[in-house]
Amino acid sequence: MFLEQSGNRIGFGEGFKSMTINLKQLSKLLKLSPTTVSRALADYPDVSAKTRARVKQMAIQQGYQPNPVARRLQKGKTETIGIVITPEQNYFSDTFFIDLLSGISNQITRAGYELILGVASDEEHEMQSMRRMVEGKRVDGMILTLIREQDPRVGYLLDRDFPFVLYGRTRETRPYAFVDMDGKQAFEKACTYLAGLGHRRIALLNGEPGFMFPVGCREGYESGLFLSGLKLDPDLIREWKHKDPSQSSYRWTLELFKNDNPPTAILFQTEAVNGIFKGLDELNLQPGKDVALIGYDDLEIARIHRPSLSVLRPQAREAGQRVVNILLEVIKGEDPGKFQEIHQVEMVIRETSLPPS
Amino acid sequence: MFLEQSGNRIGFGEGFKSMTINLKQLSKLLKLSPTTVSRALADYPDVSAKTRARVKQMAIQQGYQPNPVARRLQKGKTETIGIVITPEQNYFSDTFFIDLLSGISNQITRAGYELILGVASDEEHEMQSMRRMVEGKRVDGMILTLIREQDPRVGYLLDRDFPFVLYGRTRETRPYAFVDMDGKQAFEKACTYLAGLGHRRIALLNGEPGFMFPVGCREGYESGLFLSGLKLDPDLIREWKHKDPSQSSYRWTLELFKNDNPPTAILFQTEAVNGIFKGLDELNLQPGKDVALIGYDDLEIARIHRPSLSVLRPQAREAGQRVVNILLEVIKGEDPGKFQEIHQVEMVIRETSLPPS
DNA sequence: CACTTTTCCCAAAACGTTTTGGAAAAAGGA
DNA sequence: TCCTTTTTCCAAAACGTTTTGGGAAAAGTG
Repeated sequence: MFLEQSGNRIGFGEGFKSMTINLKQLSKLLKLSPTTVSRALADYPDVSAKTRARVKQMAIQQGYQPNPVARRLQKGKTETIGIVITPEQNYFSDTFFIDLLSGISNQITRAGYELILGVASDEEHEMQSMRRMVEGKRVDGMILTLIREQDPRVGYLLDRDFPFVLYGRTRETRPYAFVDMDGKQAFEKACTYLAGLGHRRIALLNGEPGFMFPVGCREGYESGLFLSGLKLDPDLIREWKHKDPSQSSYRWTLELFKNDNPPTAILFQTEAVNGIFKGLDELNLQPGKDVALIGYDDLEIARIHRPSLSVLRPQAREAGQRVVNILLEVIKGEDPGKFQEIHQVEMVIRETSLPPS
Repeated sequence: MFLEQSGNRIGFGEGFKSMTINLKQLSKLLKLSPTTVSRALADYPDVSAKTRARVKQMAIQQGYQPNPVARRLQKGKTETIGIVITPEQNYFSDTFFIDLLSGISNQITRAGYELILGVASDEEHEMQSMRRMVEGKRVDGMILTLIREQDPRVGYLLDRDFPFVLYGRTRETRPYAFVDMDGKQAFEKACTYLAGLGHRRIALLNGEPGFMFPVGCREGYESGLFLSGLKLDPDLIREWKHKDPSQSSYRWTLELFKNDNPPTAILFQTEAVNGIFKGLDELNLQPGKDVALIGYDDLEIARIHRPSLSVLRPQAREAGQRVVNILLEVIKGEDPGKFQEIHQVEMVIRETSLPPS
């Protein structure tokens, strides 16, 4: 057994750490300075092609990987991006979110970055978890989801000039980067489609007020009605709650049909579908037959249910990738105001979007 | 405008970095050495109570937080824990997982650690993502979920003596740390309960073979039958697939009732409930009335559905916290074999567990 | 008072990289 | 040949902590 100059053991049976090689050891093996080895691996032009090749080969052979912690210290970057989620808002019943996360993770890994995750139990801890990441110098940038109309997180980050990208939008006059789905266009499309089929009484079972996404849904809904020459009836609009989508949407569904002149179609976020199905069942109404349905988000239940649910399908994975690419640009110093993307949403017609009976 | 010795700008309007103070600057402010300040903050006994207080006060006042990257380099620890999830196995339709994650995140934050997340599209990328974390020295320990009977990840980590904890179990003779739910006891309890109500034909719609959890479920089921004096009928056992729980469980439900002597009760994982409901509906059987149902996992649908679903309820949040606490011990060097926990699962009787009609 | 012990503090080294600022050697130009 | 330019390499500094190994002053002891 022998000791390496750096103190790292190279022997056998010494546990995990002994299997690792560092820059100094590698450079000694190559009879080069650490500087040259480092620069060779980073493809600097001031190292000859021959030695660069030699270095790279040896690095692979020895399984050398630069210690990310050391490089982060030197570079003054954490190479890490943060995201905070909150279970209360039942993020995860929605496959959209895992798709989004999948796109995010993918792109982050490709850039050699890390994704650190905070799980907050409520709005206050959400902020707290974010502050820990930002003020504790644990991340280079933040990704925000489930954005509120007035979102304190956005102000916080803008105030200290910290890089971030929203998945969604908020009410804020200062420029910031975001990737958003065109909920307005989507709901407008769905609404005019239903009106085109002959529906005259189209209801909207919208998401929780206070969040930004339902705002666009409603705009699209209203615009769709207008384009189709239909009049807006406030009685046909209801809003369910994040913390209990099924129960609240169930109650509002019953409510909608207490109307003298009940709807023949409902637009909604697919998250709320269980409550709607339950409500319709109780009213002895057949989904798709007696009431046309179009949901936003193509969850599994939409495909499995009979009749299968017509949906608006956002491309969450692609959006996640864009969010990361944009965030990396903003971290590099690009002007966030340049990055404001609104993605189109496709409509998938299945069995619940028939003409009125 | 002036430059600080360390090169850090202290001026105004200099962007984010200027708001931060480091150890050297803090020590200068206090007219102490960085050593003393560091030790004061870490509560070393060799700094007087008076100066310790003074240091701490100033640290708070200046909003000083040690740079985690620098401390990690010095300590030789990443203070980071890794987890890899795969969307294909529809992790997220299950609120159990977000509960688990919530417990994990909580405890990790409390320890001052970070949780880094990998999202892998399949089994191969799952391994790849883990190797990147381990071999790239990006984490001090790994958390593994959705464990297979033969799980290459476990062998990989054991081989290189890398700290990890399983949420679940696997077939492996070498000692390792795990936290598992007592699926066996849970299904035994549910089975004997149903038998006690008078059910004689109890079916098991089990999870995907190859994974470890269904093994325990089946053992509990068989043991429950035995304890109740019932005979095992292989025709009453079916297994659905992770990648498509609803569709496969739908098909197997229909299959079960092709039997000459069909079941009067079904045990299953709640994940599969949509398929079962759909199957029963097609067969004109009322859930709870014509067929008793008990699911494993208390998902939202279980509570919202009418009749509400009786379930076995694992305490995922608590389990997540235990997983982290154990992992921290293992990282400290404790023997993993000492930490093998099996948690009890409670049964929640609702409306779908009536006697046979 | 002289000696030992305890208390309190600090300079220097270390963690493993990347970057800075040359310097020696080789090549090119007159 | 002598001077300039290019090529190729490297020593030292830096990133911001914590730990090591004292050392000076204060307090105790006889």
